[in-house]
Amino acid sequence: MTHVVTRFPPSPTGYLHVGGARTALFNWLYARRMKGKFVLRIEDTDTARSTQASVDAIFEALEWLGLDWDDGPYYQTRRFPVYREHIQKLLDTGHAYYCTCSPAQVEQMRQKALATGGKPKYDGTCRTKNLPPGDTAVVRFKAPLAGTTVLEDVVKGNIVFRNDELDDFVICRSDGSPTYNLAVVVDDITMGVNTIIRGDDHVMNTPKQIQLYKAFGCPLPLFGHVPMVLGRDRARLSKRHGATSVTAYRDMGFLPETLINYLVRLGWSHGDQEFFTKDELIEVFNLENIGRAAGVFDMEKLLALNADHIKAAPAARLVEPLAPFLRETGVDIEGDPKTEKVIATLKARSKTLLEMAQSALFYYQEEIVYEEDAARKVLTVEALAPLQSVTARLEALEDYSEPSIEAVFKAVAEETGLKLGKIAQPVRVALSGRTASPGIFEITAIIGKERVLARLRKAMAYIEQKGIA
RNA sequence: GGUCCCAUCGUCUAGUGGCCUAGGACACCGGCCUCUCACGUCGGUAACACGGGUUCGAGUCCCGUUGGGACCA
Repeated sequence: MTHVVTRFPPSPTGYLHVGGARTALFNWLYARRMKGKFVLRIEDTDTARSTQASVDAIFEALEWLGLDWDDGPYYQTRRFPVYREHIQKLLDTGHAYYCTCSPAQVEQMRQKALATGGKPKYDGTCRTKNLPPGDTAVVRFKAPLAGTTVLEDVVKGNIVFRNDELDDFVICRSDGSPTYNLAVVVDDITMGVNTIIRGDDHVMNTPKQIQLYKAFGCPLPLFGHVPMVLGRDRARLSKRHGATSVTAYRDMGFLPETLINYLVRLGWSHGDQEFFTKDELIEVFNLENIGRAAGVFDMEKLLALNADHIKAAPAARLVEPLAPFLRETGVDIEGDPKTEKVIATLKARSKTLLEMAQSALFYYQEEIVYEEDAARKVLTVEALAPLQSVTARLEALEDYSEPSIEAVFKAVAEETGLKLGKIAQPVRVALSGRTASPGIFEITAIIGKERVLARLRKAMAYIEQKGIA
């Protein structure tokens, strides 16, 4: 195989879900790794369920993940002439025939076969009749009656199917439309796809497809069937397990590199390594290390991985993805010079960008609202003295920088004989409204002298008022 | 019902006959660090589904059982 061509063929009947994204990812990574091509094909022949909105949603999700394609998007609904041509080719070479058996007759055959303990399948009534085309005729593939069809799967190993289990399946409906297996095979052949990595729910289609390749006289592609993604209860992942669409994870504050890392590790491994960048994956991804067993999608681990990727990302890289979450709360960080510093203080304490935005709020708010417990426990009369001292010293500070701010706190500790915690906590609540925040010196520095002094004074006033009441 | 696939800690997994008294990660529990919360760090609990073979030796190979899942109907 000189030039690898992989593909991703979603049906535009909904959003891109994480299982589909994983399939796309495997194909994309393999193409990139092998310096091959990645083809995108929209399988929209189910016109009743396909929508343009879904097509757009799929593009959006792929773009967000950074899975770019080299060829396409192709749309199956625009390729009917190609299918017709190939169906005719099969007819011409004796690999297919017209069949006029009605659905009712076919159903009867199945019942009969079932009743006598046989397999429910088409009995080949029209196989040798050499029927001409007709309005009600379908085209059936003339499948081998005996022997076996072998699927040499790169992830599952060899799988053998007995040909007498399979029947002469329909490749063209009476309205002229191609069936799924025919369209897929024709597409993959004509698009030059030679590596097919897909979910193992397609295993049972594969022998039929292999027979079609052989009938067309085309070399078989490399097949790799990857296991499904399951929900907590080990049932196929679905909405009732929580969010399944890729963009929903974006909206919850996950980084695209997290999802890529997580999805690829769910069913593939590289020794003990857990953390991967996209570039690293392109370096080391392979088909040999794809596992055979289905895996459970675990939100906890996804969160932990996201925390790792947030931690690893440079603050500047996070400004743009964080912005929408802050805007959601009414904060516009567009062009705000302190945002990178803010992010730097929050990187190690955020599992998602949403959480980071919530933690960042106090940096930007004009009015600090105290959390009830925090105010009650920390903003007490005992806190008044250290608060006053900190305020006075900060106000007198010429060089308002983190090191000198730290010196101020140390001096207050010395002066009052209080532990740093007794000083830092009241200041923390005064500045952030909460008992938990980034380091007291850094937030004091970032918020800025003027606003810090205002918040400190407000806190002291609050305590005094509370003392009177 | 038929055909096919799968089976290591709760979860993701390493393991390709001796390196396994089974390793890593998440989660959980405890210590340390510490201005809070985190981060970090150190340690702990926890698995080869079951039964037969093959072999000097089996998590690793074979068969069966059980249990999951997929597809078709």
